[in-house]
Amino acid sequence: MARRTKAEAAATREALLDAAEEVFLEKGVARTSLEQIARHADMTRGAIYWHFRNKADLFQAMLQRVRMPFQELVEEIGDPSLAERPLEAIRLACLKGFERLEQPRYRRVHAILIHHCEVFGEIDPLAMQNEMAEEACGALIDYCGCAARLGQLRPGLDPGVAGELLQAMLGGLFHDWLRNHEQFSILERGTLLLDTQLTLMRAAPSG
Amino acid sequence: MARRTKAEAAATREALLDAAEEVFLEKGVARTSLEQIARHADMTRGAIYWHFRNKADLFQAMLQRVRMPFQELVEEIGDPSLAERPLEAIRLACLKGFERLEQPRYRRVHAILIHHCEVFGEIDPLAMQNEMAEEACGALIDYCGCAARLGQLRPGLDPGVAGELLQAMLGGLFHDWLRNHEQFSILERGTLLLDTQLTLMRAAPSG
DNA sequence: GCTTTTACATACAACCTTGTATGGATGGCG
DNA sequence: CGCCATCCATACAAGGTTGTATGTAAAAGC
Repeated sequence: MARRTKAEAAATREALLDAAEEVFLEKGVARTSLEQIARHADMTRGAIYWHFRNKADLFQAMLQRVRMPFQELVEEIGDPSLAERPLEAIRLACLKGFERLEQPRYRRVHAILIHHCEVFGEIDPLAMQNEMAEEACGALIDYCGCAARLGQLRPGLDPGVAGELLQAMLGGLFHDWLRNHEQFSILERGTLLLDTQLTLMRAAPSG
Repeated sequence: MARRTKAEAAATREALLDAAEEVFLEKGVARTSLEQIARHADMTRGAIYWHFRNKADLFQAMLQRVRMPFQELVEEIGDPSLAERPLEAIRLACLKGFERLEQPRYRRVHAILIHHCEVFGEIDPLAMQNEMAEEACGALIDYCGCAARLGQLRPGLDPGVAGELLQAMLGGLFHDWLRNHEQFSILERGTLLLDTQLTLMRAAPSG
């Protein structure tokens, strides 16, 4: 076969990652062979072993395309007035996350990480999930602590507990939706649940 | 080898299931062979293929030992006065569930189902999780609806949303804890989060 | 324009796992 | 006490997957 140009090679690399997403999601990571991924992209295993060292390397490259830390979501909003409205910062960051998750690539890859893979090779999905969860939980607790200091949190509600409550609720919603995304829209239900929860946790407007 | 008595045969069956739990949890379902399970129980694959048809059959038998529907938890409490205090029914059922999850067998098997297996053979773990989630969510919404009719839910809080909120929060807590149970006690944090959430959702005591 | 490197396809050896077939010794039962 | 079904070990055939080695034709670089 003819050698491809640099742009074509980059395209096949992306095509391989696309194919991996689809096959991983459909059959699970463990049950899909590199042969199946290659054929789904109209390539052979040779292409995969050229672009990636092995399945674990391919998997990590796939994840690399959809990283979405909570803090970055807040920063992307770029509203400096959010420093004085931490609960609103949480709200907007979550809404931005919901919207992004509705893009097929983000949805698929997160669904694979959460529901369609086990430990294999040097890959430990649970460790990755732990990192994601702790990053989000830490940020949520920080913002709740900030809200408490500003008197925007309901009196008697511990900011640490409030943060863990939000993290658990968002995580549960996340898992449920990724399990079958056709059951409901994460943007719609997420907005509803989050707004309800924030209303419950907000301090009653003084005066 | 000598044939075992009926009691011994039943014991080896249980031993095989115990071994499966441990190896599945450690290495993931897909990456463990029947050979590894058998050796971990000081048996051979012959024993497995005698007691079970294949890996999927073994897996289902393992799950069968830890079924725990939400409704059954409520019924096991057996307090008729709970009909008038639906939010308390939710609370006690969850506490009972937390306690049961701290038993190694319940914790291990649920961790396997949620975090350490993919689709394989005729087994679809996501479908099983969906059933569990929907059963719990349905029950929670029912109890919240009952609470609303009794005036025990905060005015303006939709009982459907309240139920989904509880289900999401409990599910998120469940997933987080199963991911690494050494990080916190589900009984302690669960009690704290649940009580906080129920306090937020309860109607203010009238008069 | 020639050489080198790239971007794959193809071929091959090794391993692991599964399912089944077979064997064998004993417990249960008439 | 004799027979049969049970409970499990062992052996065997078949297939699937991985990693690597090799081939190759064109793009890149000088």
